[in-house]
Amino acid sequence: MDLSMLNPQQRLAAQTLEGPVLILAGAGSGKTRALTYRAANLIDSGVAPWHILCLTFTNKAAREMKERITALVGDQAEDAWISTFHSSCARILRRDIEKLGYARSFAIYDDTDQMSVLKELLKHLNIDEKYLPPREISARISDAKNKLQSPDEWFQKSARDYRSQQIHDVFVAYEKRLKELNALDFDDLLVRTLELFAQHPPVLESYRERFRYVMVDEYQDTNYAQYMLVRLLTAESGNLCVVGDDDQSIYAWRGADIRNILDFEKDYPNATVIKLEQNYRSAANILDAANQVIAHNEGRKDKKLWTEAEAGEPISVFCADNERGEAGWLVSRIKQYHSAGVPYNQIAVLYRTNAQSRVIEEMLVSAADPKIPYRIFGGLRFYERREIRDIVSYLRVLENPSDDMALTRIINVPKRSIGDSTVQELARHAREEGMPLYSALAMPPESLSSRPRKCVGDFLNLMNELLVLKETMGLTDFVEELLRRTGLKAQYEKEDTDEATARVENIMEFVGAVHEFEQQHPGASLADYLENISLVSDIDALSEDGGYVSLMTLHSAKGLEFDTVFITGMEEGLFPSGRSVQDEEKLEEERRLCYVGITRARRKLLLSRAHQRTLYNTPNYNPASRFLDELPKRLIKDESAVRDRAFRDMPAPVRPSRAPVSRSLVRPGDPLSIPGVQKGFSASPARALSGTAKPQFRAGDRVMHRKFGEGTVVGLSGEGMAARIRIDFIALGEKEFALSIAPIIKLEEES
DNA sequence: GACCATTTATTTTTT
DNA sequence: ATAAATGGTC
Repeated sequence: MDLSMLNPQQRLAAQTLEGPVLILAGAGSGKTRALTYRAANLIDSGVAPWHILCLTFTNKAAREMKERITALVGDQAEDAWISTFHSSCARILRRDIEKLGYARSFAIYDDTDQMSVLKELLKHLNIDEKYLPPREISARISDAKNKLQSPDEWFQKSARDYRSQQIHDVFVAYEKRLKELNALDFDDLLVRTLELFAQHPPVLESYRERFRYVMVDEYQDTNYAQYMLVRLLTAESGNLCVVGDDDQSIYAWRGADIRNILDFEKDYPNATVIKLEQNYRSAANILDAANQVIAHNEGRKDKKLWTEAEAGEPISVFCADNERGEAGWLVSRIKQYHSAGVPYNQIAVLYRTNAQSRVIEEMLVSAADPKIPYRIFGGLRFYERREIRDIVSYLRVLENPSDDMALTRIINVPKRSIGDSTVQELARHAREEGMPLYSALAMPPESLSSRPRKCVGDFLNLMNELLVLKETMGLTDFVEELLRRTGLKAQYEKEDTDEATARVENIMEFVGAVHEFEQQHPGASLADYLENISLVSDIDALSEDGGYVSLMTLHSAKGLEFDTVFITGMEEGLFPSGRSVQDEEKLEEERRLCYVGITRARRKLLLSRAHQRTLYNTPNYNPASRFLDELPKRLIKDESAVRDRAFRDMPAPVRPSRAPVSRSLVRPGDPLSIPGVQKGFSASPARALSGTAKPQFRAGDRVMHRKFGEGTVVGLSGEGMAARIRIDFIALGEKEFALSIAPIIKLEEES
């Protein structure tokens, strides 16, 4: 194996094949390279590929690793298992889950499904949703499962009060119900696999024999169940190689236990520890900034990232008036970088919460000359859309007839006169007879009157026809036939609204996705496809060659890198989130998240915030994020207007035109407002400012020009009569005017 | 049983 | 502000 492409530490990692190995890999230190070479080296040294198991958190990481190993050793890499924890477990369970009393066609429930199950149970248990929100219960259940606790064990460790007792009862009912539905939630994939191993030692033994070499990526994000899984599998061979970075642990809220990586050397006393500390990704300024920020955390593993790279550009910091101004600035800078030669796919916009993407998207959409192609990852996921969930529910019922949740969803979609009362009656009957709802369709209760009985019969016939077709047709053809026979598509086609058109488009996109899946996985079954859509997220579809700007949360950005990275919403209460500021541990996790964000950037990093941000329809005035203060000033270029400095130690100026209490930004009677200039907007004239010398335009402001139309202020220069303003017009691009004569008015939307 | 109007909850991050 | 859920009416 030619390891000359590796630095000494990476080479050591690739050459240490036996025993436990801990690779502490700082951001951008080439850990994927080290891992792939190690896998290739294993194969090269005579280890059969099918003895190798690589576990990752995202499909993208798995795919990338598979591709890179294939590039080194060729197609034999196909025989290694390189996949996510969840997919690997699903694969193991598809084989042997019958030993646990489930059918192999089990469904995988996402949290929407989970929530419906919980709501249903609460209703039956007569518990008020306001007293015990399903959200909270699901969080508790997930916590318990991540720690491999049974409902009883969970209760023993809880407050053991009445409320916990009720949660316990729901938990028990939930487990029972899921089994009836022949469904597993995400956490179950791990839990049941471990259960299978615990109850059926020969199964565990066979996997131990098979996976003689196990590697785990992003080890800092493993929870207790994942830790146990890995531990069980490697207990005999001892060949476990984990890679991680305690500074990038950002999933504690989801059960990840940072101790897994911190205590690795205690768990595996003879472990070889290798540190990758040279960063190959970022310019020195960026790395410097990242190091400074993360240095504020305590209890870290000792490590110091260094680089041979040049200092590079300063880190830009910008403070806008509000989130629209922030997005406007963002858009103008994206245009600027793009025209300077940075391809769109090398630009990422990161934010703390998905909700922040909306305004950014609006501004990107309104940008013209050139238009900016973009893609939003996460957020409203494609498969969450109603019309898509409907199709998927049909498919799920056809695959797993026990799936009452899916069946209830589609039994009357499109409308076929099977109303709520009929469904309730069927469900009650099914419950009494202890059978799935689907069986109740064929054996309806005596009490059901003739008309609904007929409708149910028709529906059952339809489903039975589809069941036959499913076995005989190709996947894509089958889905198209299903859409035809059920009338799912026709339902929207006959409706002439924008919404319906969008739904039809989504349905067609879905068919396209099925087709693509079928191409990539010839001979794939419906079950394979359903598993794919349950376990694959849209971030997995991020491609290197797509010509678009990527918008995503900081969490989704983990493991990715871009030339130019924007981190928006650098405000206290947002990032770090308001829920973390009380708690030192949570705060440190936010800081690690910030570290992750900063280290995504190769060449240029830009941070922005807004004085005023409207979140959930309430205006907020957040001070600058403490993480901004933690950056060394020498690395920073503040691009804000002088009075808008991004740091909180410089107080925000008093704004006569802004009334923090007022919901409308410009009140009636405000000296600056001219009522009725344009419907839906308040306007203030450019000049005619009474006495006060306060300039009223700031970069990011939206303005209307008498001749050129709407635009965004991108810059101001000069003072007094010599003041000039630079505006990026939606229709015409950038133009500059003397402020004193420009026929422009400021636009402010009224809420 | 279907449809419309009103009310209500949602707001961190996700495999 | 928005979308989903609920409730009342035809």
